[in-house]
Amino acid sequence: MANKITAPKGTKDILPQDAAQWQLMEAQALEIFSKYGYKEIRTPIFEATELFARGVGDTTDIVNKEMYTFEKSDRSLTLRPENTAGVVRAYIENGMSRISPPVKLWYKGPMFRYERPQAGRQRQFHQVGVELFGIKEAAADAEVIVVATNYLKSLGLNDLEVELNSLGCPDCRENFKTALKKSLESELDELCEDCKNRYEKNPLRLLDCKVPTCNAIFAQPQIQEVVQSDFICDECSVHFEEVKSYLSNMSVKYSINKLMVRGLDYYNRTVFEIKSNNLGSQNAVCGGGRYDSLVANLGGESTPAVGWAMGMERINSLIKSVEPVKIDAYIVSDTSVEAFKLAEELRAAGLSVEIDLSSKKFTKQLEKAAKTANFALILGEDEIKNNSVAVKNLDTGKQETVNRKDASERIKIGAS
RNA sequence: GCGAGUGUAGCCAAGUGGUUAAGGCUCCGGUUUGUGGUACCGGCAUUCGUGGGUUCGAUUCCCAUCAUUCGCCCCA
Repeated sequence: MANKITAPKGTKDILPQDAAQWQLMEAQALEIFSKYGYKEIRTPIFEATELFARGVGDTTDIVNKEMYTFEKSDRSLTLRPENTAGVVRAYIENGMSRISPPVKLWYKGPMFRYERPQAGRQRQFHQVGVELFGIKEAAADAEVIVVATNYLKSLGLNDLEVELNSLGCPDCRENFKTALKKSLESELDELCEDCKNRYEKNPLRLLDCKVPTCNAIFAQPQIQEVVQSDFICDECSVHFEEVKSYLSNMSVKYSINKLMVRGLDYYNRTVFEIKSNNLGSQNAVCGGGRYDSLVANLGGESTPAVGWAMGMERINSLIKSVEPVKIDAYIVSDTSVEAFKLAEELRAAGLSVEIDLSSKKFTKQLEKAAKTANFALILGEDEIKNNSVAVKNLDTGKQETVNRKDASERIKIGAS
């Protein structure tokens, strides 16, 4: 075992027995997103490091300690830890601001973050996501959320919770941060180490600390008063009310979580998550929100935008497994050239067909057929002479000899 | 970066300080060289993650190391 090469830490093979579920997730993405007019975009798996530093935000953990960064020809490149920054870069670079808005894009693919693996968290993982550019109205926020819930519904996931919050505009956010920090100033020494850190770097995150002593402090009335206050400005407040109103009218169930903060710096106004109780500690299936300043920050014309991403491994662990499908026919023959030719004829007619490639005995071939196929096609000397083939239904055991050219029709009828 | 659990075959898994390390699934071969999937027989770990220590002797006890799982942090 000493020299066995294994998959790198935090990576996983997606094996043939799981392929059907991944294909389903991808097929539903294409189908559902297309109904809303979203077009697929495929961006590079690595980008200039600066894109993520400026896009995702250089105060975030993702950028500070989780990126796979490497140097090549004096360029600093990074394996994408998420794809919104890449899509925005492509939007700007390809002049999509000249397309009449909205510009609706979706993507799927691997992302990379250098973290300790655990349930629902890998170093290479896959996301599917949508981005909508050019619409500042609340209808856009509502649409992307509806797209998300309908996509999950199409995979049989109806009972997931949508959590909603508004961060307001940058001014609202600053006001809230200041108020919160002020309210906690006197308690600072009592907080846990993580919280002291958050106090400086990311005050909004303080509230979902899991340490009991911290929770007790946050539960104090004078602090709750700040937490529960409507700190967002009138304009942001109107926008948020409109988003909620759309969702209610679309019968999308949601709850308001005033403590929800997104980890990426670029969000403003609407933020949301979709969670499941069946995922262990990493319970968010989908996360997203509005990011009206990102396009300008990355050098484009100021363009409002909203979008989300879902973790495909997390979705995959929630959808029920797809039953393996048998092939249509397995050809049993001692004359491999003829078997080969017959298989090609049937494949051309649209069937899935396998043959024995290793000169196994008749009974072994039939055994293999019984395990893997719905029909066995027996092609012996007599059949070849008569230009016929014996078609055996492996469920019922019934067998009949038909003209070779009718074999594909016989199987299609029998299979239906 | 921090904390806890687990490492016996492709998978599941029993086991004990002492001759050849149970069993099941899968796979391969045979009983059956033109009729299967259910039966029966046989094959598949010179070795228990790796290195070192204790011992007459270690898969079993100790230490280290690596891998993996779960949790913290963070996020999809």
